[in-house]
Amino acid sequence: MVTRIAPSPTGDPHVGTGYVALFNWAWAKRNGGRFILRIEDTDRERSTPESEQQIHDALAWLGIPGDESPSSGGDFGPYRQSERGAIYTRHAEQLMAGGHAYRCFCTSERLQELRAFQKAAKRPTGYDGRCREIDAATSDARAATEPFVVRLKVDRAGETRFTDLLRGEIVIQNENVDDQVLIKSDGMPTYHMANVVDDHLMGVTIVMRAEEWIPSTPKHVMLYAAFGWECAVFAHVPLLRNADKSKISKRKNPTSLGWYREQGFLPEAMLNFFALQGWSIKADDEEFTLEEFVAQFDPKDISTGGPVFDMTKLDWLNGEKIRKLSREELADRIVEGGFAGDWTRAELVAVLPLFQDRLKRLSEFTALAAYLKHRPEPDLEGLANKTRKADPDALRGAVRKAADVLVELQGQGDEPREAALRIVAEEAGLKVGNLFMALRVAVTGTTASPPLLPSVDALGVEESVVRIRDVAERYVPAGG
RNA sequence: GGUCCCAUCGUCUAGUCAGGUCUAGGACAGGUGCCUCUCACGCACCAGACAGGGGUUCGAAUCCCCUUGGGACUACCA
Repeated sequence: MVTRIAPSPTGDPHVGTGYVALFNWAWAKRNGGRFILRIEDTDRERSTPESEQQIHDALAWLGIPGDESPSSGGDFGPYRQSERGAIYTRHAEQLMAGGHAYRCFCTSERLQELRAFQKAAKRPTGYDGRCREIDAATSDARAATEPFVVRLKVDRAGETRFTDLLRGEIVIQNENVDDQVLIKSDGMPTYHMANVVDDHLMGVTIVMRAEEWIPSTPKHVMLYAAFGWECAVFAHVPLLRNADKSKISKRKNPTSLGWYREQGFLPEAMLNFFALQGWSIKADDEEFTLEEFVAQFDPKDISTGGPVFDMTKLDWLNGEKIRKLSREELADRIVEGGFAGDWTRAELVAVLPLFQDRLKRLSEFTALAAYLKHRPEPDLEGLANKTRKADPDALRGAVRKAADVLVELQGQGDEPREAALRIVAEEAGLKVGNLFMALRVAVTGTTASPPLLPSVDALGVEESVVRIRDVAERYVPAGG
């Protein structure tokens, strides 16, 4: 079993690439096969080395790198299409010799006009075959002086059929298949040509790619046939969608894998989420590991409807994955991901129990824990709203008393201290919640925070008491 | 316009291939409650879908047809 992912290095690594790569990687692993990363950089205008590097990095980050790739090598290289020019040229010549392809000398201006005319006449667009019948001698002679492309000579009669692993047989009438350009005028192959040649030469047995390729698959099938090669198996996976069901796009969704990494999504959450787009595990728990996925995955079980990329669910999964980590592991992820700010690993390990249940993204940590590093401006208005029913003077007094209690009972456990604080509240005629709320706002700055006493301990009693006494002075009841 | 693909809760999906066990199951999000010093976590409960219409059949979410809706492709980009 040989699978592959073949992205073109033209911009940020795309979530769709990660999605399709996962399925290919998993299927190869499950079958003890090879997973190839091939760089389709035949578009010289748009391809960049930076983008290629980012693709490598993204797959490595996800934990699904190519077994064979430009960087790791392999027996079927080069794995960068721009370095395989001679191979494509040779194969194009073979096609021409066999009458399956021909040189086309039409200018792009003529092609443009042709398309415009066809559109205006509400006719299907496509090459009109003008250069089809140029004889070999003339073609060779013109090729010496004129720019040309090489086109596939599609047999207009008949139909082409192929089996899609997820949908069954797909039939397309050949009259609807265009004489696709195989070799561009710069000598580079188009996707269709390079793809088929490379997949065959690299021994790819299953082509698992996005659904958008279904319409051009007949061309690929024809190419396999023209070369006399056995056709790979095709499995077209659904396209990830925006909320409006259109193909996922930068404008309507973050599509860069790098963005998710920078947001503090864990690779295992991304993978788990990708797996859930079109595939489902035979279990009630939708949270699972890569290993569990590989053990059960089969491309024919992928559903055909286009899944809407729903970040809400990704957030939930990420929280689940974060909670599964040990404190030490979480600290490592935060540090390695660049989310630590001015926190050291040791400090992180110490305070993480306060935040682990509250994180959905690693990037949230520094903001959530900021009160431990810097004295926050207390949310006095929020506090006033939460303590509307409390007597202001009693509350102020109780807060001061609480500060004293915390000093006195310094070093003791949560239970005795909480008991003591409850007594303070009761003696002041206050609801326990009101006192704690005031202390919470004082210590953490906000009305929603990790538990009070552990926060006091993480902060230090001395600083906590300063903050508490400050709020006691500044407390103003709602409406006052 | 043409070709092709798709269609179950708001979202991801199970069930469809081998029609009955489906008064359609799970998850996320939402609502309510419990837990509780707040938030979060956790737990419990509630609400929520077979796009429509014809067939076939004793019986259809499942098979067939039509309609409708959505999507992709229609480049010397992939």
